[in-house]
Amino acid sequence: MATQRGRNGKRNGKANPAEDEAVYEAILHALLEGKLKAGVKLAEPPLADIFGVSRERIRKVLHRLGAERRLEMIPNRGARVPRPTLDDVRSVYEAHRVLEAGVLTQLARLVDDALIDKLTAHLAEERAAATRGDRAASVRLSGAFHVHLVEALGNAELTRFLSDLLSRSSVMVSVYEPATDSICAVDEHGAIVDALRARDVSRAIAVSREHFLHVESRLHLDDDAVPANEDLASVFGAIKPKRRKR
Amino acid sequence: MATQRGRNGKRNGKANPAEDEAVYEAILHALLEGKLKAGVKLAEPPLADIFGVSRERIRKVLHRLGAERRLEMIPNRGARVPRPTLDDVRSVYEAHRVLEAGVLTQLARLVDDALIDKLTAHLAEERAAATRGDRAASVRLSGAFHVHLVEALGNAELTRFLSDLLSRSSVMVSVYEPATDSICAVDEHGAIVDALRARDVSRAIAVSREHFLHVESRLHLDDDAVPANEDLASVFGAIKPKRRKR
DNA sequence: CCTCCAAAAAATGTGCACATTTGCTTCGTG
DNA sequence: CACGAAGCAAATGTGCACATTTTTTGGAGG
Repeated sequence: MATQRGRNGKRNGKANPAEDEAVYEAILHALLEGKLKAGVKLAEPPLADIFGVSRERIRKVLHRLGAERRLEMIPNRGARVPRPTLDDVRSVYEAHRVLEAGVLTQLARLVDDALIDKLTAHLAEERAAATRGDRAASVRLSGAFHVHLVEALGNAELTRFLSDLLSRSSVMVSVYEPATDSICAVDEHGAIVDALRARDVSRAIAVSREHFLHVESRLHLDDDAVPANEDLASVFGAIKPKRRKR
Repeated sequence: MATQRGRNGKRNGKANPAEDEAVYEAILHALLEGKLKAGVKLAEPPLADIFGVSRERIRKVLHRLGAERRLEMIPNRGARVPRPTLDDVRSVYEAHRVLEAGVLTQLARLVDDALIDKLTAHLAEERAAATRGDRAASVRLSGAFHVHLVEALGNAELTRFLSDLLSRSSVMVSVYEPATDSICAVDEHGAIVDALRARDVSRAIAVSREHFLHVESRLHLDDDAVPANEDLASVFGAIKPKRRKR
């Protein structure tokens, strides 16, 4: 009885990669949605309880997120949602801006009608979302525009880096972005496409640069929007109601 | 008695982050040096034996390297040194080329005498290494030149990305780069500095582009240079001769 | 001699029982 | 009442014992 195993209905050494992935996705999603506020502590025991999995499962996911720099891991002190400084945010936006300058430079050699058509169609989607006031869709499509640009190069390394920057900025936006007025102006995206259509690289770069500087200028610290750590269970509420305490 | 602990002299739950780091560094170093050939299987038990640490220690390091895409992890089948295709290599070089175009565009606004002086001094080092025929130093300094460029922007995200690309290409070089003739020609680096000195962005970008295309054109598959997996113990030979078998 | 299949051997994956460390509360003293 | 030290509760880190999966081995049959 010392080594009692096989608690309740669960089997032991059974490999279940899908379960890892589910927990990873759940936490990442909460992070990207901005449900997990900056500075919140993510302790292993409560998370294991909430998701109904073993603590090492949680531990592995947490360390993975730490390796991706999505969580701040401190030895012997666990995981916290990082609290980016304004400089950190500027750094991400600037990186995006610099990268896109390079992308556009290269794109000038590859641009064809098919690409222009694709981007034009995307602009229509963006405008539709803006017109109907769908903020969530606008944010998503706004990011997708830049992804389309880099994807046109067909370079996996660059696409990965940009996606990483984008997801990182989307988290930061929840702290630093003014919730009132919105995302990338569609017109500025349109101006980039116009310049590409005219095969005018330097204009495309200039427009892109102005576009980013415009977005960056709107950033500001939103102190009151940090109500600190709320209950973890409510954040992951509808995921897996295994057992609750109290 | 069922739970016997504290085997031989070793302490159990003792935290020892330095040991993790040492193993990580050792394997990463072997990878960067090209001592671990593409396709080699990295099994946990032999590595644990070689480094004299527990298997989970090795396991953690292996998974971390997998998350960084330095090793190829296959569920239930362990870790292998990735076998990059020629397209993979081209992708890394192209990403570097595109990124540097963006970096130079931005750098044009920031370039000052101090930077020019720094780069000029670096060029002198490169020339010295080339003159004295020190190939190892030449490779290292050649990479450092590009790091200096991106570091001048003072953007941590961009610096990290470039460093990542550089370390990745240095691994690939061991498979695809002609060992006979060498690295970035110093003159091409000099031409970039000249263009920067003249504040001529488009020339700097053009030179940089040519520079990379030149390097990329020299890539070719070196089939015979893949003698497959040799003994792991010899690769990590002088690290930690704990115990040997056979 | 080759192919296919079963059984054994080896390697990977996971829960668990601790050891260790951290954080917090409480109590005593100036 | 402030301050610090000791003790206690909770969280993190690690080795180990299996369960599961993959790979190798060894024959039997064509």
